[in-house]
Amino acid sequence: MATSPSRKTKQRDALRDVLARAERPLSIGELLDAASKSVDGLGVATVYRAIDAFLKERSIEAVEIAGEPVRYERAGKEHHHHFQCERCDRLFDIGGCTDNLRKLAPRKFSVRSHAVTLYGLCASCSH
Amino acid sequence: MATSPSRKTKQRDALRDVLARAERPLSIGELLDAASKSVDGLGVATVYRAIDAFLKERSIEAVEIAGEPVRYERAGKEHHHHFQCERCDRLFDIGGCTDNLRKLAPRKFSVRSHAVTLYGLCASCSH
DNA sequence: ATAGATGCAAAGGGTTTGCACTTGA
DNA sequence: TCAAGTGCAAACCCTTTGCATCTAT
Repeated sequence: MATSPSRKTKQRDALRDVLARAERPLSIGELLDAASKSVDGLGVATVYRAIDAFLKERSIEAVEIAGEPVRYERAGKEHHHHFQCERCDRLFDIGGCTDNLRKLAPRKFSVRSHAVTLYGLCASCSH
Repeated sequence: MATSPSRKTKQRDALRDVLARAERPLSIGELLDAASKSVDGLGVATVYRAIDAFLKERSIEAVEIAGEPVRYERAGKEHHHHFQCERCDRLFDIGGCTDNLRKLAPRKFSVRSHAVTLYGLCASCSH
């Protein structure tokens, strides 16, 4: 049973659009700011509820980085990891992956997935 | 200028003791519960402030796992990462590290540190 | 027509802070 | 003595919820 797609409203359209264009995972605050530019009076609760709906219909995925607010990006991206800028606090996608990570696990541990986060300064902050 | 060690009080002694004996990282709630057994009327704020002090004097370190409450463990462990068992939900330290992770970052990004978490089944859960 | 979506404001849950009181050095 | 530490309650921040009002379908 597939989840029925959420209703088409200007608020959710704006949020879908922001998420579709985003080149990096966005937090609730960033989503609210961005979508507010096209929808006047957009409320936080609306964003939270829309995000919940998108997650349920699996059109977006949550990106949880320790100590950071949860961010969201469109589903179906290729395997990738993240870079957290310690100065501007933005989170970036980074491609590629080292495959030998699973070797770090102790014997008898079976690795199903992994998460890698690099921390440092992004291009705009590193000078 | 080195941070001066925090004062010796029964509250902080209890917390230091709990942390010293802990075989795994503990959350604020766990610390409060454990230390409350020896200190009557211990308040949450006290725990938070003590933890802040311990962090500043670098006697403990924060262990932040995405989606989990922050936990604290004694400082000084070697560079390591974590393995989270998806079945028993326990968190394990794993030694070793691949050094070529920083190569994943885009040009002009400067990497200062990294975090790796493997997910799967631990030895006891994988059969 | 009517279930779903929205905005506001109130309620939660966890963390922080202001303040008067206590206590270690 | 007196700055550091403590407990309590209020303040905060972020997220969720209740409710009356809209609005896609």
